[in-house]
Amino acid sequence: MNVVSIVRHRKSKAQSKELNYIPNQYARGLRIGRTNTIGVIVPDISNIFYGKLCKAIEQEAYLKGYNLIISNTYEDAQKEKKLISDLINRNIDGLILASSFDDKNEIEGLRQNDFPLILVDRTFENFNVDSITVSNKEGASKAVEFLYRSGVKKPVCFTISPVYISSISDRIQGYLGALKNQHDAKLFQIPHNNIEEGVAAALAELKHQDFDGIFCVNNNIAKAILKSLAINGEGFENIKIISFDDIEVFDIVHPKISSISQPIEEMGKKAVMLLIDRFDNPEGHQPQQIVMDTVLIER
Amino acid sequence: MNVVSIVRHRKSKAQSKELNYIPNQYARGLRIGRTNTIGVIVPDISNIFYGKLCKAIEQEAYLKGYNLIISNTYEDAQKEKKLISDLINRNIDGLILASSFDDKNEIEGLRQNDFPLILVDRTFENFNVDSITVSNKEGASKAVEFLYRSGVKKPVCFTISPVYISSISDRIQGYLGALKNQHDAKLFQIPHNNIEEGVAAALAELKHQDFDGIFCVNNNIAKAILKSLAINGEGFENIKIISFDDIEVFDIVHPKISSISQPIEEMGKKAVMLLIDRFDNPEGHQPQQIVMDTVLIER
DNA sequence: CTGAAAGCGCTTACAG
DNA sequence: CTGAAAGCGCTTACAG
Repeated sequence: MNVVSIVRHRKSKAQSKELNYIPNQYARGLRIGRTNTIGVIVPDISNIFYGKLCKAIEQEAYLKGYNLIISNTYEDAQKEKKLISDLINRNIDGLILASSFDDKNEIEGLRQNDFPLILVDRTFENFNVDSITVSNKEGASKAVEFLYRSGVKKPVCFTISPVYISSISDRIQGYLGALKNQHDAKLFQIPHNNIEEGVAAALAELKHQDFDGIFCVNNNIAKAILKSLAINGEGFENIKIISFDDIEVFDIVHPKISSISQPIEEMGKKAVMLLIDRFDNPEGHQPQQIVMDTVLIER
Repeated sequence: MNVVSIVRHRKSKAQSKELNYIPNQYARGLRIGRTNTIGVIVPDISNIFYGKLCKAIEQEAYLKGYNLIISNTYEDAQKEKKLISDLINRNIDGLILASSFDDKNEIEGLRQNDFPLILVDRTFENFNVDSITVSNKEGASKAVEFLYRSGVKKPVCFTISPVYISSISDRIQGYLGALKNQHDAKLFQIPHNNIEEGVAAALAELKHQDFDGIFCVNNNIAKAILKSLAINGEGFENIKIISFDDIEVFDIVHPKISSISQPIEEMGKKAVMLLIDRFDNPEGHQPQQIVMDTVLIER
């Protein structure tokens, strides 16, 4: 079939029996109450983690016959609110959400209305909604323990702010809990929208201080550290670095960066499966909080 | 307004005068013939270039009140055909397409039906449809000239296959045209779906051969070279490398990689503006082929 | 100026 | 078993 033939269908007795007839999905959706469209809201699709997550979601959704409407919040809660109401008024069948809200109350209404919602990457405490996350706290602990095993005595933590994001605060807790000397914690909070400058400033402050290891709360922090060190790395030759998120770059840079790898493909795939499972079985659905394991990649 | 209040609206006299009433977009679309939805089809959203392009498209579309349905083809022409017909049957108002087709005939039907279509990144010869690309040939020339200026005597070219993709073939032409010794061209074609192995094999073949510079046709090739060199870089110490696409990684790796930077944000923004311009002025629309300049970034 | 009706393209329940 | 009608939620053109 050439694409010509599928442009601007109009139903007629002849056409409805035509082999390649594809019904207008909006009319169908209006009538039937389903649109086979899934909304996806993430902070930033150009962040490699969310790019890969969306790819995984898209592949599974395509297999199951769903299209995706993808939007970015850039961590802006106001935009997130608007996007959620936009998407719902576009009659999405369900929503996969990596939320930037600081409070679960913003989406309490979705829960109360039994709107099909899957939280990914980020979740809320005491909030009985489907979610797929990784064991962030344990992953961060593993990272700090690895630093100690590698000879590090005084590890510091670089985190982005805002820190109310569940994945971030869990990683910070993991770092704090794994410290040998609990009252010697050192935490640098880097604003998420100005990472490069913030990291450079933190490194300048750290220069010649008594520390020998860095735990990075995500790949953006680690990349900014690499960039800063590439420009002015003296004094940091013996610092050991580990980062949450495993990205390709870590294979090709100096200094070597170890990482805590997340099962992104599985997370995306499971999010779609969980959602479709809920479509098929709307009554007896019990929200599940799936927590997946991370893998330490030593370099 | 809490999100509760926008869930599952149902129209009534009271509600239609309600302040925060948002009409069902599908019913509206069905009636009015517009859905304020733009389809976006790219090869792979997890490729940083397309990730950034989609981000730019999304930002501009959001400002103008449009949602995006984003899909990936993974260079699969069959999937691309299905996606195009899917999206059209979902009544998208227009399509922004980075096509993997080897032949313009696949979308000739869209053109003939005056379906609002904007080609980005990749286009077709003698095809009078709106498009936004960069001057790939000139960019590749600039790259090769830079290699010569840097002292390179014998540059080789690493390209991905399939090479019928317009941006790729234009870059190859630019490389070939800029060679001082035209009959000494050396081209390595790396299959797009197996880049790392292909690049490693090509480098193994090149080892100890008489060459001293590489022009990479895109960032994926350059990253694979970096990875290969990180594993086994001996014998390549004095090779000068330049790549199409400027990516953050190039700031933080050794060897230094210069690049030909594309104005991704502007391309995405212009694609949306061109499309909306066409919506607003469907009659007098004359297809434009916009070609943007690249910038050489020396490292 | 206001309000009821028609119709966008479908699917489902119903009548013949 | 087949075919016409109703209705999903809107907007627009029309009647009052």
